[in-house]
Amino acid sequence: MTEQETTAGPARATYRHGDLRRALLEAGIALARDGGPDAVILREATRRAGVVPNAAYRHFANRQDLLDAVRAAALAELATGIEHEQAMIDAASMPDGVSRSRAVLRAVGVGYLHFARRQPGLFRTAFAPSENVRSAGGPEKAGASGLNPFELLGAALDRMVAAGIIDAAQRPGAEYLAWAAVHGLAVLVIDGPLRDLPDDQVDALGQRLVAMVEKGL
Amino acid sequence: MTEQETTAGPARATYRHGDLRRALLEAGIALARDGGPDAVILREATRRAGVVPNAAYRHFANRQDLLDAVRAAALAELATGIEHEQAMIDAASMPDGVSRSRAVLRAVGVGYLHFARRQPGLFRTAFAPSENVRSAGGPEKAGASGLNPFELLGAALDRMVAAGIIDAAQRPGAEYLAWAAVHGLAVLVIDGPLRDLPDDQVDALGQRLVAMVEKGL
DNA sequence: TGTACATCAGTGAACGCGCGTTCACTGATGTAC
DNA sequence: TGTACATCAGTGAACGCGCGTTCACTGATGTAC
Repeated sequence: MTEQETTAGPARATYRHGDLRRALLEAGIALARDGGPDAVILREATRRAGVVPNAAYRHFANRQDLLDAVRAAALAELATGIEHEQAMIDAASMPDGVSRSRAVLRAVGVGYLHFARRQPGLFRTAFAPSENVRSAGGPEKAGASGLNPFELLGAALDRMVAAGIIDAAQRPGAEYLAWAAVHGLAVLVIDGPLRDLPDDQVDALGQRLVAMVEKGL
Repeated sequence: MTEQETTAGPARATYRHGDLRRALLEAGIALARDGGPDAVILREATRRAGVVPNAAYRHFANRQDLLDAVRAAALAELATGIEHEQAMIDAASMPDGVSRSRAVLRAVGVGYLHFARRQPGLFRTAFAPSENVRSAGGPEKAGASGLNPFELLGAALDRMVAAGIIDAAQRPGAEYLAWAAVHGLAVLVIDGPLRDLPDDQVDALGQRLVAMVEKGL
C-alpha cells in the first residue's frame, strides 16, 4: 500500500523485503508454463521483474536454483489439480468403501492427465531431469493437503488395499506401476505421437488406461 | 582402399561420394548416445568428422535436419533391441499359441526397457519432441524385420488377439495403453525418481508392469 | 527524538562462450567431345 | 586416348545472438546509541 501501488506503472523503483525473489519465481513459472524447462531463462526472468540480470543472484545461487524452485511450484500445481479432481467426487452417491476408493484412485490418474494436457509446459518442467531429484519431499511441492503428487497416489493405493480391492501383497511398489502407466500416457499425449488426438479421445484413452491399471494390479 | 586407408590418421583430406553425410550422422549418433538430443551439436559433429562447420550444410538442411536423422537411427536401434529380445524366445519350449504370444508381447516391453536403460541418451533422443512427429513410418526407423518399434508392438498385440488372450473388442488403441505403461516406466527409470534403482529391481518392476498390462488389457 | 553507521538489495559494465548460419571462394573429380 | 570444361563438396572468414556469470559499486533502509 505505498503511494504508487494503486496506479499502473512501476509500483516501486526497487524491491525490498523479498519481493524480488517472489517476482523472479513467478516470472520463471510463467516462462515454464509457456515453454517448458528450457524456457526458464534467468535473464528473461529479471527482465520481466524489471531488474538488472545479476540482481537474481541475491536470491538464487544460479539458474539451476531458480529452475528447481519453478519445478517445485509446478509439482505443487499438479498436486492441487489432483486434489481438485478428487474433490469433485460425489461423496453422497458413494458411501465409503469399494466404489469410493476406486473413484479416489481414478481421480489421481485423471487429474494427472488433465494437468499434463492443460499445462504441458509446467508438466514438462515438473519432470525435467535434474540433479536434485533426491529431494523428493518438501512442502513446496505439495498441494493444499500437504501431499505431493506421488504421496497422493500412494494414499489412494492404500485406500484400495484397505477396501480389499488390491491384494496387500501387491501393494509394495504399486505406485511405480500406476505412475508409470499414467505418466507414459501423459508424455505420449503432450510430446509424442498422440499430441494431435482430440481432447475427448484423450479422455477416453485415459479412462481405459486407469481401468487397465486397476484391473492389472 | 586408397593408399592411406590402412594406416591411422586422416584417410583422405576430403570426403566425396556421400561419406561426409555418413560421418556426420555417425558423429551425431555418438553425441546423442552420450548426452541425449541437446548434445547433438552441429559444429561438434563437423569437428569430429574433421571438417569445417558449414560443410554440414551440403548434407543437412540445418541442425534440426541432422537431429531428425539421428532420431530415426535411434528408433531403428530400439527396434533392433526389441527384435533381439524376441529372438531369444525359446521356440521349442513354446509351441505356437497362448504362451508364445505372451512371450512375444513381453519381449517388446522388456526389450524396450532394456534399451532405455542401456542407451538412455539414444532413448531420449528417439522420443525428443520434434516438429516432424507426423512422419511416423519410414524404413530408416525400422529394425531388421522392417518394422519400427510401434509396429512391433502392434504385431505382438495382433498375435495376442489371434491367440484369444485379448478380446478383439479391446484391440483398437491397445498399443497406446501398452506403450504408455512401458514408456512411462522407462522415463521414470532413466530421468525420474527411479534412476538410482539397481538393475535387478528395475527388471523386477518391468516384469510386474508387463504382467499388469497383459492382465489389464 | 535525532544522528552515525552498518547492512545488503539492486546497479552498471563487462567477460567469454559457443552456437547456428551465411557468403563468396577453390580446387579435385567426373564427363563430353 | 587426350583435353576442356562443368560440377559441386568442402574451405575460409565472418555475423549476430543471447546466454550465464563475475566484479566493484551505490544508495536506500533499518539499527544502535
